[in-house]
Amino acid sequence: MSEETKALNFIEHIIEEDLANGLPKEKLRFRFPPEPNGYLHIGHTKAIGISFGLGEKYNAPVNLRFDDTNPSKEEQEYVDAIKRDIAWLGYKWENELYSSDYFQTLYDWAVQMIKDGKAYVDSQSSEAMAEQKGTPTQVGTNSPYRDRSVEENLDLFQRMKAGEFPAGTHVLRAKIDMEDPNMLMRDPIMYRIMYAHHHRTKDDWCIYPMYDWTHGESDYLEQISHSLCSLEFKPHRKLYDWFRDHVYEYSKDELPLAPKQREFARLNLSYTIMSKRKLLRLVEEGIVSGWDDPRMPTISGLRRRGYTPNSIRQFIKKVGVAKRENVIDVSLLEFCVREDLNKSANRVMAVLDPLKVVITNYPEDKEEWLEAENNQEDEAAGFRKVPFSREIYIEKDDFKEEAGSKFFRLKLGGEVRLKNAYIIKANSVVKDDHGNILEVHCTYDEDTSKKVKGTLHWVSVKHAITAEVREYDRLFMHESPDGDKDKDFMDYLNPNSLTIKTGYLEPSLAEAKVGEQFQFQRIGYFNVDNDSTPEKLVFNKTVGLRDSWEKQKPKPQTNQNQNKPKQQQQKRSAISVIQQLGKKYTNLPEEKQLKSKAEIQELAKEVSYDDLEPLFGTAVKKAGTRIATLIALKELLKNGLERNDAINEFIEKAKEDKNEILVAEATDL
RNA sequence: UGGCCUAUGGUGUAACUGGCAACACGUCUGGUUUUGGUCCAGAAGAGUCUAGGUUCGAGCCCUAGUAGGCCAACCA
Repeated sequence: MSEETKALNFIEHIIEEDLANGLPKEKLRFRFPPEPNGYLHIGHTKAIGISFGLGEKYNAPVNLRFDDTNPSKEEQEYVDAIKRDIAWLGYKWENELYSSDYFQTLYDWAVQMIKDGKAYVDSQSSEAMAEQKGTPTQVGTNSPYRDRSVEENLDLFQRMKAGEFPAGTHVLRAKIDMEDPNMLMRDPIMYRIMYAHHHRTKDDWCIYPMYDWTHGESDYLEQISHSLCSLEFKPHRKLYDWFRDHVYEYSKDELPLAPKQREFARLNLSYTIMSKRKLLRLVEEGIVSGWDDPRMPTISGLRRRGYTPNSIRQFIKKVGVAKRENVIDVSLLEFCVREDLNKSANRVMAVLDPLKVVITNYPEDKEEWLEAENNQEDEAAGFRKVPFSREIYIEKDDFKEEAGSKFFRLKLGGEVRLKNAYIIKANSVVKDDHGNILEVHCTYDEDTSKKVKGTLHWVSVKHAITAEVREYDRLFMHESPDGDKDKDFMDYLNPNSLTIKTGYLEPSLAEAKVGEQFQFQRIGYFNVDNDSTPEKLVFNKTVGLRDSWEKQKPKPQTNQNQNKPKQQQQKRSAISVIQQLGKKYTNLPEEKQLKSKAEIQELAKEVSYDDLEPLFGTAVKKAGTRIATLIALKELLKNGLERNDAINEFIEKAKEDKNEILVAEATDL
C-alpha cells in the first residue's frame, strides 16, 4: 500500500493521532444516528459521507442507529425512508440499532447514578425550572428538591417508571452545577414522563430518556470510538463527557472503550433550505408534491430528479470537512452530476420548443433510418437508428432570420449540420398574420463532409413521439432563504420553479423505463419520472448542459444579480496595503520585491504624510514595514514633501540598520 | 453581563513537527469536436481579519482586538 500522502481533514488527523497513540485499528467504530422524524436531505449526506466514508477508509464498522427517544415525533415511515436512502447512496451499515433498545440499561445506570448521589428527582413545573436555570450570562440557582435523600429519589423514580404520576409532574435530573457557564451542565434533565406510544417499545415505558443522557451512552454501549456530529453539539461535549465518565466507572470491565465526540461544520447549500421543519412545511402546504418532489433537497428528491449516488458521493468528497460555517454553491453539485452522467447517459434527440422545417428538395414519401452513436464517451454504448423525413422539428432558438457571425446556428441563406444527418440551407420562411414564423423552408445536401460551424439536433415530425417534460428551477430566489430572522423563508419562493412542456422525441425513446437517464443532446440530462406510463411518458430535467453560448447573450432580466451582494468590504486604505506589502517584503524573492516596490510607489500617491508618520516608530525588528515606509516616503519627498526632523531621524536610523535592503533604500537620500 | 467555536483567492478545502500559499468549482483565453457538451492547453484572481509579540524566518505559536456562529426545549 503506497500511502500517497493525501491531505487529511481534521477528523482524520485526530484518528491518525489516536492510532499513533496506541488505539488499535480494530477498535475504530463509527455510527450515523438519525432521528426518525423526517426525510434525509443533502445536508445529512455530509454526515453520512463522513462516518461511512471513514468506515470505508479504515475498514471499520459503522452502525446505523435511530435516535428514537421522543415517541411523539417519530414514525416508522421515516425509519424506512432513511434506510432506503442510505442504501441507495451505496453505504452498508454493520448493525441496524435503536436507542430504544437501550432503555433498560439506561434505566439501570440512572438508578446507579441516584444511589451515587449524582441524580435526583425534581418535582417543579417546567417554568419554575427554567427560571432557576438562569441565562447564558447569568448563573442558575439550585432546585429546592436538589437535596432529597437517595431513598426518596429512588422511590420517586421507581414510581415515575411505574406510571404513578401524571406527565410533567416529575423529572430526573443529573446533579452537576447550577453555576456552570455551560448551561447544559446546570442539572440537565435525564428523564421525563410521557404517556406516548413508541414505535418500537410500544407502551412498555412511560418515562423516556433525553438526548444527552441517551446519545453518548448509546455510543458507549456500541463501543463507538469516534462520535462525529455537527458543530451545534459542541457545547454538549462537556456533558457528553460527564455522563460517559460516570457510566464508564460502572461498566469499564465489559465496555473498555470510552468514545469521544468531535464536531464538524454542517453543509449549507445556496438557494435552498435544510431544516426538516421547514421542509415539512413545504410538503404540508402543498408547495411541493411530497418529500421526493424533484425540487426538494432531500435525498429522495434528488434521486427522483436524476442525481446519481456517485454524483452525490463525489460532491461530498469535494466539499471537504472543516469547522467553519460554509455555504456551498449549487454549481458544484451540478458539476458533479454532469461529470457522472456525461460518462453514462446515452445521447438522444428531443425538441422541446419546436419549429417546423420543410426540406423542399427531399421527396415527400421518402424516409431514411440513419445511424446515430449512443454515447461517444462510451464505446460500448453502441448505435441506434433515427428516422429522417421531409418535415422535421428543430428548436425555435436555433433559427433566426438574420444574425451576426457569432450565431452559428440556422439563418436565412446559412447552412447548418443536422446531427447524424445532412447539411441544410435555409431559403425562406412562412409566417402567420402576426409575423410569427410557422415554417422554415430549406434544401438539403447529401454531402456531409463539408465544414459547417453549427450542428443542430432535430426530430422527424412524422415519427416524433411526445412526452411531458418537467423543467425545474431553484425553489427559492434568495441565496439563503432562511438567513433572515424576521423574514419568512416562504416569501422567497420562486413561482417558476416548475415548467411543464411537451417535448417531441425521437421514437427510440418510446420504450424508456422509469429511472432511465438520457442526455437530450445540446439541452441537458433527463430521466424518466415515476409518474411515467407507457401511454404517457414523463421526463424530469436533471440539469442542463454547460452553455457557453447562453452566457454571451445579454441576460434576460432579473436573475444573477451577482453584483448585488457586493460585500461592502470598504476598500482598504492605501497605507494599510503598503503596510501589508511591507510585512512580507523581506521574504520575497528579488523579482517579487521589485513588483511590490512598484506597487508601493504607486500606492504612495494616495498617501498623506500624516498617514505615514506613525509608521516611523515601527519596531526596529520589522524591517519589511520600515522598508515599505521608506519607499513610500521617498515617493512623497519626490513629489515635494518637505523634510523635517522626524523624517531625517527615520532615514538616519535606516542607514544604520542591519538589514541591507533597508540600508540600500536609504543611502541615496 | 458570561462561556465555547471559527476567520486562507468569488466559493469550498489544503499547506506533515514554523521555511516565500496548493487543489477543486466558478471566471476568462486558445485548440479539438457532427452536442456552443466532453476533452486538451493556458491565464487572471488571495499574500492568509487587524494590531502587537516570539523567531534568522509565522497562514501555522503567544497576547489583545474585530467580525461571524452556537448556547436559556420535559427536541434531537
